[in-house]
Amino acid sequence: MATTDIKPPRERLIEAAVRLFSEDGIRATGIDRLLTEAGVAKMSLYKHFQSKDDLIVEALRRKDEQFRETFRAMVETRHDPRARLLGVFDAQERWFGHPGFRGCLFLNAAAELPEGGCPARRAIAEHKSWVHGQLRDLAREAGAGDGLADQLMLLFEGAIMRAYVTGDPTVAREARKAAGLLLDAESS
Amino acid sequence: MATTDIKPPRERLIEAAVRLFSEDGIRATGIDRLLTEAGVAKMSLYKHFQSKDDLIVEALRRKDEQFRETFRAMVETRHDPRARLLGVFDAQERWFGHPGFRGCLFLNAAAELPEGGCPARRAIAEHKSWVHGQLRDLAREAGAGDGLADQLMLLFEGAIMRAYVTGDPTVAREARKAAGLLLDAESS
DNA sequence: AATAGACTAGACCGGTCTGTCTATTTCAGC
DNA sequence: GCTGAAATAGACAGACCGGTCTAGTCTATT
Repeated sequence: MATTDIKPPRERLIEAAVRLFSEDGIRATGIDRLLTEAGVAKMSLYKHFQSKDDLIVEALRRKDEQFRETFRAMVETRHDPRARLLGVFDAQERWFGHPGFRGCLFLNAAAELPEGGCPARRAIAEHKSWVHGQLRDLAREAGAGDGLADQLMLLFEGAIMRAYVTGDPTVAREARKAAGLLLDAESS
Repeated sequence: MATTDIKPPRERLIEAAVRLFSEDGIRATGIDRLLTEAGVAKMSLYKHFQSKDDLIVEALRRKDEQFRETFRAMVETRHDPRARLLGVFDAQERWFGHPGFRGCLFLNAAAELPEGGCPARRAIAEHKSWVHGQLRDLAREAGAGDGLADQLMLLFEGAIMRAYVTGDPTVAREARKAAGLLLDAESS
């Protein structure tokens, strides 16, 4: 808001893409809708991005950055290893409770994008791989092996899909409980 | 193959829908492709179904029936309560290992269909509710409470998404291990 | 043989999709 | 103020979407 309170077109496009892809889905969001919401001309889109697929990849990357920030913020507010680990599921419950919650953008993208080694799939894999790596670090801090991280990842993804399909945010609490039990079983 | 080796158009449509929706996704499968694969005229489709959405619902129901059959078959081949419970994840590993595995049709459908109380969403919810009910029964047989069923459901759904995104069928083995630990924790 | 109904083949409709094109406007730096 | 790059508005193309309609074939029953 210093000199310009309006962001450049490329930025507006990415932000609109993240929002609309999350709210309505990727395939369901047409180019025209995207342009209207971003307040950008069509030619500007195709100047900054090769294609819609290119914008999809960029939107996934942006969402990934945002996710990593909030994840790190959650970890930093806790210091006990166990609390850090279980805090993941506390954060999930808050996430699931948000009014606009429609599941995980990356898992949804995996479901609606075509098969094959397209860049979008790589972005999805990279995001999930990062999450998995974080859980591995948290598990090690808590004195557990990498097997626990795999199991936590299952609970993490499972909670997302359960919350989305049932609309019940409290599934995260059951995931948290299970995570605690699995941690106890590992470290005993 | 008794009198007629060719099935009626409605049946061919449903079978083609189940196959194509599973292989390529629902939105990605156009009407024309569906008709070609089923070997059915367009008018026949709209005689037997009100719309594509109607066919989607019917395809989900059919897939649900098939799933229930294979699930029941898995349960019946095992008699020890613990083996029955863990057998779910053995079945998953076989499922994930199939060449054409592309995740769960119902979870994928939830991701790519629009929000709102459309019949397709009800079919998805009913399917997942049935699975959850089965896990509850198996958990009770094994002497555990309903909380375990919730946790097993998380592992079940999580394994599907992990197997789909990573392409690694062995995630089911980790899910099985976690299920065993959670069962032990409950019944102790 | 006549008839009724199920099915097929394919043209056709309006709408929407991604992506291209031209022409105009805005605006910062000299 | 002038210039040139960047962004705008919006028409347009070509493909595909779901869905409708007409015309004709095939089969089974009467």
